[in-house]
Amino acid sequence: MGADLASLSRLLGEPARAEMCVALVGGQALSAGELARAGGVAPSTASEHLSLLVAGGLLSVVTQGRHRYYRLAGPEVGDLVEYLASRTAPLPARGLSEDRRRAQLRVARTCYDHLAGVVAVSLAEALVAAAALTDDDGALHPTPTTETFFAERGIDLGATNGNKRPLVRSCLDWTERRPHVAGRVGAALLQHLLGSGAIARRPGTRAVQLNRAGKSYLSEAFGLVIAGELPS
Amino acid sequence: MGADLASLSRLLGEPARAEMCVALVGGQALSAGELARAGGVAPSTASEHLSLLVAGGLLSVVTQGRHRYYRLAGPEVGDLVEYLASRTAPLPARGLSEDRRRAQLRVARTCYDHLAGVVAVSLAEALVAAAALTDDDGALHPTPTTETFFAERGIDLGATNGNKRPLVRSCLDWTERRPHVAGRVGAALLQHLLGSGAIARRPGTRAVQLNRAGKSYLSEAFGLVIAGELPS
DNA sequence: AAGACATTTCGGTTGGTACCGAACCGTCCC
DNA sequence: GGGACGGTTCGGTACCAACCGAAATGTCTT
Repeated sequence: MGADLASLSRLLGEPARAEMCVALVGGQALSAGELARAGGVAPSTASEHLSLLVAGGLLSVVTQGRHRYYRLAGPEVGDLVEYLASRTAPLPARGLSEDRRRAQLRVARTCYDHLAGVVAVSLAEALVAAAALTDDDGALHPTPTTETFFAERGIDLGATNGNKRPLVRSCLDWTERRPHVAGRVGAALLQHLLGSGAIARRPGTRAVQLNRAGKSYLSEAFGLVIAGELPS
Repeated sequence: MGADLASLSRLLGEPARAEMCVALVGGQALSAGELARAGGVAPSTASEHLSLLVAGGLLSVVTQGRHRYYRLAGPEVGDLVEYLASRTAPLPARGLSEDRRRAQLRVARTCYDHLAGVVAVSLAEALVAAAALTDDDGALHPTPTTETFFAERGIDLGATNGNKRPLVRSCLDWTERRPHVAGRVGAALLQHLLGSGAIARRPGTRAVQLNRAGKSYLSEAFGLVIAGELPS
């Protein structure tokens, strides 16, 4: 990655570059043009920023036809950006549609490869209540029964990735200021919820949509009741 | 803290400022002049950097006579700097005394309020072996017996701080690439080892000195045997 | 009261870099 | 093949911020 602390931070110390990375933290790849818009900058300028980010090891590129798709170079980069973002006050919203977009993000969104937002935080609490996790003053940890708990519900924790990642990682939710679940469990949960149709990605954003079937699934599988209406 | 992700990173994206923060990560306060030398920059320039860091919420100042002592604004800042540093290759050493300084740091040093280095990593492993912690693929977690384990050895985990901090936090050691213990347990351990004279701060650095009494204490209390001679 | 010392403030120079538009290179589509 | 489109490269401008030395401020010592 970056040669030293300063060069790494310098990369994220430029508003346009930071915005681009934040836009990518959802996990999908975005084209250079989309990222230029995300950074609020001309395509030519964006191109320079992007090559810096690639050279710095934060992003990777794949060329596809006349498009070039950029994505975060790995899960650690997503962690890094989320971590930095978590120590930061969200910017004030301007405008109505912007406001609704924010509301959707606040409720449920992807955070690289796992779920974040109100739903994710509540889910983490439900898992603690069900003794599938423990909460130690804001840090989530696995229990001896964690793996069987998910196996009973047809969720394979090994399937997601190599075994080098921790089973449970606690990720501070920057909207809720409470933890949600990352690590292998977090990734497996997101995969499973997407696969079973409980939630669906909203195209073009990190926000995800929790439908009625998803609500009842969460309730019966994890004892999680989501109160109130959800923004569509 | 910083208004947004970019301004926060920008603060650490300047080599002189980054060096100053790294110098402070040991936890002690340093004077403006010392920090100027640490950053390799004229006092006047350092002063500007320091006021930026204070304005950004990373550092705090206390005036004492004709000196002004700067320190990290809080434990989270130390975490932040360590976290960034952990994703970074250490710079190559130049010169002999520099080399010895590095060796000392590699063996045992403070990392804000807990212990890091070879000794800390080995200690973490010993604690896992003693079932006082568990290691989940590189992430350390507490066990049901954690608190009694330390209580039996006269180490009070509540004494260190408010209860908002997690009991155990896993901190990736940037020299060893393996985890050591942070969080309340990490802080209590460092306090206890310093208080009992098992280790002593080396003045002017983050490195700490493990003496003979300390070795035997670690051996009998935690079953940790440190092999070989230690750099003095 | 005067001198030494630590630090900050001020003025001025400089280099880096973020930025854009225009030109250039590919790919896709008619 | 020719046009439209996405992306990068190039040239040039402008601004910011890092830097230093000198002067100013304040504290401690004698």
